[in-house]
Amino acid sequence: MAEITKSYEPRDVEKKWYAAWQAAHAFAGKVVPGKASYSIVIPPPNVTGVLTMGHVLNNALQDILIRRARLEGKSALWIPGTDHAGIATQTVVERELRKQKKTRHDFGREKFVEKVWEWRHEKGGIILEQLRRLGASCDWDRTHFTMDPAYSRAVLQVFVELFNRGFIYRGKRMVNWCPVSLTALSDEEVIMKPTNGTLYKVRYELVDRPGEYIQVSTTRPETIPGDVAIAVHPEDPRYADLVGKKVWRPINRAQIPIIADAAVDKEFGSGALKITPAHDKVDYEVGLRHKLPIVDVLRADGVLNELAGAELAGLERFAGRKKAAELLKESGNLVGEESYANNVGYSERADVPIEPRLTEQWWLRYPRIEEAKAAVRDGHIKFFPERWSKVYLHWLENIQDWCISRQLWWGHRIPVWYRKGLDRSKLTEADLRDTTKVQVSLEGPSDPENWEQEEDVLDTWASSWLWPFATMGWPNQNEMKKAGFDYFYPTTTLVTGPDIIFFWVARMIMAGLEFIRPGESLDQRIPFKNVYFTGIIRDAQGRKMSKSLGNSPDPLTLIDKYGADGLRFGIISIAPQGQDIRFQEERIEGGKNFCNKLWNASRFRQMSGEAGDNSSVAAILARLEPSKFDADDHAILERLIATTASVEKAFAEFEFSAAVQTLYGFFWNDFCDWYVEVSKAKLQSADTKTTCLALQDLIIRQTLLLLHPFIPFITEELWHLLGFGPENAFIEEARIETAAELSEALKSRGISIDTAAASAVEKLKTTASQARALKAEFNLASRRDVRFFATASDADWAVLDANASKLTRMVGANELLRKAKVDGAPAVVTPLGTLYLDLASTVDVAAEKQRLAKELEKLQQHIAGTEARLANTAFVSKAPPAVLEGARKQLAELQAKKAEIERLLGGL
RNA sequence: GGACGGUUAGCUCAGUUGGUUAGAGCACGUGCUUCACACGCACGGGGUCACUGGUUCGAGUCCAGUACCGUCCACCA
Repeated sequence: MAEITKSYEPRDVEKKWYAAWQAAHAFAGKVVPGKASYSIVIPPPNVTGVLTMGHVLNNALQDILIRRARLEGKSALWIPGTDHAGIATQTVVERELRKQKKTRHDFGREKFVEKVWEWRHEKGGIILEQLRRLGASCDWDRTHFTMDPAYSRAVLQVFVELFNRGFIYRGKRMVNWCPVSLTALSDEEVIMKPTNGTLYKVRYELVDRPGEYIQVSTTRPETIPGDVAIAVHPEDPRYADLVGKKVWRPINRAQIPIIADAAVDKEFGSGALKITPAHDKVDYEVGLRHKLPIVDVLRADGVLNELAGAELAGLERFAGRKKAAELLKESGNLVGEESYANNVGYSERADVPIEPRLTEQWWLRYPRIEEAKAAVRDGHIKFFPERWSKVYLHWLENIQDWCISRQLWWGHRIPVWYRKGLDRSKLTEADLRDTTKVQVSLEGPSDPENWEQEEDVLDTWASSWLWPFATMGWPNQNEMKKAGFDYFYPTTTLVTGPDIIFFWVARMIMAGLEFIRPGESLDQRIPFKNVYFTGIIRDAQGRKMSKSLGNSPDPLTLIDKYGADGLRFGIISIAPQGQDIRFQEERIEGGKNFCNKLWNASRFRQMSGEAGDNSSVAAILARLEPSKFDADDHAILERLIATTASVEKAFAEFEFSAAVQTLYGFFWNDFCDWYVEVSKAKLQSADTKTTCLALQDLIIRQTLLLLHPFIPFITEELWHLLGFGPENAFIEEARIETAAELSEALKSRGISIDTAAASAVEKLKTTASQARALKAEFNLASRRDVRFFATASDADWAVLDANASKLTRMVGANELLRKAKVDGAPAVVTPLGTLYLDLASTVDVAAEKQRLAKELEKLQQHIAGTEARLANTAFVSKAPPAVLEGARKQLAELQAKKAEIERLLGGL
């Protein structure tokens, strides 16, 4: 077996094992009848994406779940893939073209889409490569892309089905228009941002009462040429006599009516509102109610058109705003202006204010809304943390139809064909169903020359909402069989961010319920059983990580620096369930240090003696002699079982950082700092050596299995270096013992854990600490030839004596002697009697007195508190007996200690 | 305007159903090349648990309210 090096160097180890795993197709998700399945679909990253810290957290968590499932003996499947990300990808490629001074229109639709495909073949795999660096154990043979031919067919089939089922319609409506991306957006893609603007107070002159005005406030004076009315509240006495009259529109002068509509807030500003149906959602509705004309003064790209009038036409919308304000000022119609903060909707992708715009779009009325609510409300799908279910339900309560068409070229082109020559703007609902006018189908019309296909593509989310089943061959029966659909669907757990509850999670649930296993129960149709929502990773100042702030560390740099395992361990350790995470590189460093500790403890084991048969728990147990056990052996086994149990509990509750912290404490403190240290004495004796080494093997084996999901590379390496499995098998082919199984295995070997041992070891630890502190007090910390005396009861001395060699070694002493009485030596009162430091020179009595007096004072405070509690009759009569007894016992111990210190003081 | 999170050591966070003297990591101080590890070991300093009331024998933990920070939802021009 290879020798373990002095420090852990992740780079080569990670490379080696990932290559081996891939070569063996070790992550293939296989249908194994009789075995439980565990499946996850990756939230497909944008094909344009590069790995961020968010991805690291998210995918590390999925990998942890999947690897743990394998160790638990389940057949695990993790499906990877990428999302074609319509707007994002198209934008990236257009930006490239712009460098060559070209636009997509220079190429035309077909050629441009080809260009995007070229780009995707070249660059689209980067993020998946990076996930491999992280150690993600995806079934790469099942990598999917939302624009793969089969996936695309699924997307289009769903469109056709939903159209046939009456959920999809086409209509002219107000949409959120992005003047940069030149497409409609769904409500979810609009980000409301507080924005500082100006509120302009503008007066409109009454046509039949020259010199009299009605005043309105607006933040958008450039839309005034689009005004078609002024509205007031029907019950507003100030304007009652004006309704029905006309005013002059102050820019692009024309007469417009004053109308009454309840949508107006009497309290806001002057209580009068300008109505611009083409450029505001509320105004549009008011316009519909009053049959007002629609005057659209903006081009698609946000530039004012000729309807805005000669002065404004050709100006970009913000320049137009300024110009409009100037025009109003010149004409004397600008009554005032004040700075004003309000919420403005921004395009998520392009980060510019969106324009409400009236356009023809395709809409989806969501199916299965009530079932989707029930699935979560009634616990068929469990959210972790649970509180997100409220957000989910609230959205579904107020759900609006989904605008699914996008005016892009990159995406799934909507499978609708219009008869050539048809006026699409006049299509009725009946026309859409008339196959002589419109065809909605997968194949398209049989006489394509007479038809034109819809130019729009589908919203990206209208493809990713099928991800949990379209990646498993749906709707093709043969492909589904091959993929093991019956076995792996519904998936077990979805790991994602709460920011896409609406975009993705809710929609997947509705899609699954609508399309999968019709007629079956909810549990059969839902796409996943658990949803784990991660926190958001922030920088040390608590800001979101973003490209523009440049505060996002590069995960690959971190992997180079600390190893993938170190990065994983570090990030998980600071990511408690559902809380946002403040990133600190020190924690990643801590992860690396832990790996090094694990490495060196294993190295120490290897250097300590011959390797025994490590091939199974039974083989290791066969090597140890329970009769040689001392308290430390019992205690560490008790800790091992407790740790195994608490990791089990943590997984059941999705408390990953708790699991990591438990393992850290167990391995570093209980095992390395104590057990390995006491082992050093045990290893000196042939009598205890074999058992001690076997026990170390047992503990390291179990620890590697417990840690493997978190830090897969180093555990795989050590698993082989220490011979826990055959050369040609991976650690994941082993099964992890549960706490119960481990206890059972020990029992069958005749080992029943002495639960009292743990408290004896705790006393020894405290005693050792106090002895070392006493040495430090007298500047002897580095001396190893110190002598200690002890005055102790027979029982305490028995413990000290039995552990004397360990204790002296740990404390750095050459002798521990029992004495009936010791005078004039510095002392500490330990749980195992009083220890005295034998000083060759005389003791500084004054200093020693002061030290003891200080301790006595602390003790007295504590005693006073406990006495007061016990003197309280209410406490004594009402507290449960266990608490009461605990307090009394504590008081007795404190008083004994106090008496001992007083005795020591008296002797000085 | 509504909903949800957070406030515990210098920093980042744990703290299970209320019960001994509130923990960890990092940082800090001191001492250590002790035959696994200086990516380490030992010892130590450091907290009015945001604030105000309440319930209780007992509150970091439960209840009410306040303040501040953050997130999401909502068409107020």
